[in-house]
Amino acid sequence: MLVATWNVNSLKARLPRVQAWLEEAQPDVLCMQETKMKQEVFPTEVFTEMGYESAHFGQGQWNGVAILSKVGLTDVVQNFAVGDPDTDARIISATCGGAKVVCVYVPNGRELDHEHYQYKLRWMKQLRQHVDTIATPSDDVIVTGDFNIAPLDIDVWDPAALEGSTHVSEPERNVLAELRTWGLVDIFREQHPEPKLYSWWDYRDGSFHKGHGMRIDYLLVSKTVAQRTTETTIDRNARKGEKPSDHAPVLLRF
DNA sequence: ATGGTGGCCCGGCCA
Repeated sequence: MLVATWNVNSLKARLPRVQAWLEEAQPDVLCMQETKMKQEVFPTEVFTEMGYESAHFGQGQWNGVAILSKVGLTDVVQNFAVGDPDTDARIISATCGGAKVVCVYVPNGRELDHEHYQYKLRWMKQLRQHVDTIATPSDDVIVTGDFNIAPLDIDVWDPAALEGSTHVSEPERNVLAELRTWGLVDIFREQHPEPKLYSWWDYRDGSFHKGHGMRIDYLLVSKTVAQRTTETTIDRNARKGEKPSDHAPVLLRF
């Protein structure tokens, strides 16, 4: 099974690129973030014609997450399964090909002293509760998406330049580690220990060409998935060309 | 280079 995650930064703006990429990469499952689309305008038919079932949790202008699957799509849960529902559309879960798939768009946090940063930390704690509610560590579990957290200093182009900003702070990395203690593994990093492997590059300042990026999109998988994983990749080519998203897809084959 | 880019949707927010 080939599972991918991609923050598309507006599915309306990116639909041609998404279609082309699906044809090229042929994933069985694609988790998308930032569809920025209302429920009623989600292009269900386009994906159906390509052989994918789909489930979308959208709100309009911002956020929005979706799962496409060729291997079944059941037990769909929009929003958190436990606790107060999030007012933003940032999480959708489903069972695909026997695996529990959770697609997330973690809040950005904005600034360390911003209210949004506290919201981000609370959100991550609720994510752990959510995962614990819909799955057990012995299941095939894939929690994936845009986490807006760089797990280690090697996941950013210049740790010194990012001192004091979000994505790299200790509290963020600690709440991420709580998912690890639950039984999830950052499988791309397991397979690729070397630095300078990023999934996001700012549109501004020629960041992509300068190699100024961060690895904030990943697949956290349970042991049973990790043991069967044969390949993990970041598709940098998808960040090139006309009207790219600022994120690249990340893939897992198991 | 008194900004740099690109979504949302038309002034300003968000990433």
